[in-house]
Amino acid sequence: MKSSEKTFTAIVETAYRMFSEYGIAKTTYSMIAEEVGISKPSIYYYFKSKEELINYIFEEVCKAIEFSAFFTLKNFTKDNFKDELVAVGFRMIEEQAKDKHFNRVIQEYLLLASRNKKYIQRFEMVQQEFLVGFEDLLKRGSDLGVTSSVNVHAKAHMLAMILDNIGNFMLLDVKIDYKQVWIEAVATIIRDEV
Amino acid sequence: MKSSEKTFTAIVETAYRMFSEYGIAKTTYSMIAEEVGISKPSIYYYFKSKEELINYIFEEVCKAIEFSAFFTLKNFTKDNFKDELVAVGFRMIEEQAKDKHFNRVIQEYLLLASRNKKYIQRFEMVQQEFLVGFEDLLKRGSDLGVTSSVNVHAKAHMLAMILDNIGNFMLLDVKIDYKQVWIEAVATIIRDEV
DNA sequence: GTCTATAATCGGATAGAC
DNA sequence: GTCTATCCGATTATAGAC
Repeated sequence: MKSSEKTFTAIVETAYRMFSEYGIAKTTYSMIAEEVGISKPSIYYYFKSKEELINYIFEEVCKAIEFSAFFTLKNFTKDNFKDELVAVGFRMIEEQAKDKHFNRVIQEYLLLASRNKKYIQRFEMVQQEFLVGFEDLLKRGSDLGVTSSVNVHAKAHMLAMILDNIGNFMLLDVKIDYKQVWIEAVATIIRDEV
Repeated sequence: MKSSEKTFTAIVETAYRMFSEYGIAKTTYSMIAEEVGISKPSIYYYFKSKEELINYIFEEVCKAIEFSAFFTLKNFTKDNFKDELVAVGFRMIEEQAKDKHFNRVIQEYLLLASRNKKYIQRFEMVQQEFLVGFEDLLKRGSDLGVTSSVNVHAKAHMLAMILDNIGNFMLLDVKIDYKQVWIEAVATIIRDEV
């Protein structure tokens, strides 16, 4: 790794951490520079404005939360459907719990997106992919005969909401057994197919 | 209403709207003053620092989102249990849809709270009240024989998460039939009690 | 690539007149 | 209560040397 790449990475990682700790608006080039150990104007060599840095990290975050980063439709079979669904949910919960900055940065960008056309479209893509992904998954489940075929749409959205909001609850460090909640949610999808 | 009260109200309402539109960090006394039509230092007569203004609006927001502001346990009977649960959820959804600034301001404060001991405790109170409230409600439901008595804890948390996250989805203007999702969620609680 | 120096602007906050 | 004037520190960003 070239020295310039090292600096680039250091800037991005430090900015990400500070976006989480202090918020995007209150994170300044001075703070990042001091933490990285370079001068403030040096950052402008890599990102010609603060906005460009914000954009870059936004794209990184989006890639990390895509539905396809977690779910692979064809991994779900008649025999493993429920277990697989539970397992993937667990993996997402663990991923979120592992990186303590993750949820906060997502929320920061969610707010930014809600105010800014530039971000909102990209975020809607991710969100939509998730809803459609869950819907396809439940359709497959109903084809396989392991889930009900009624209200697939609303059920898919319900699952998406629960998984999504686990991050929100984690923000406040709410003492909940998140995995148990997910098990319960999956069970409501499977259950009425006795 | 005295003139001073009018100014006070104008400051608070303008700040609330601007916290939503631009974020708490990027809302300045200058912006508020200009919008209200007074000078910047005049605001200091009412709020001796920006932090004090932030605190005041935080308290207002907390009062508006308390469980008891929506749910009254004794309104739930054997006959109306499901309908009442659906209806109260609808009322919350409508409340959120009505005030377009509400969700954003909540998310702003959620992030603030996640970084600040001062806010986090108050928010945890609200959150906890909601979780316990739903749990009590489901216990009552199971006493009345309309809901299952298994996994009441996780089910209550699931309901809380769904209702809570509807606001999050609204932020991105996700095209979902929120009421249908809530109906589905309530149904999963009732359903297995055939 | 990284630095020093600096411009231009804006933030929160106070003093003190009316 | 509301104003004008003002302080001080911080912010984004650029110019230009090395």
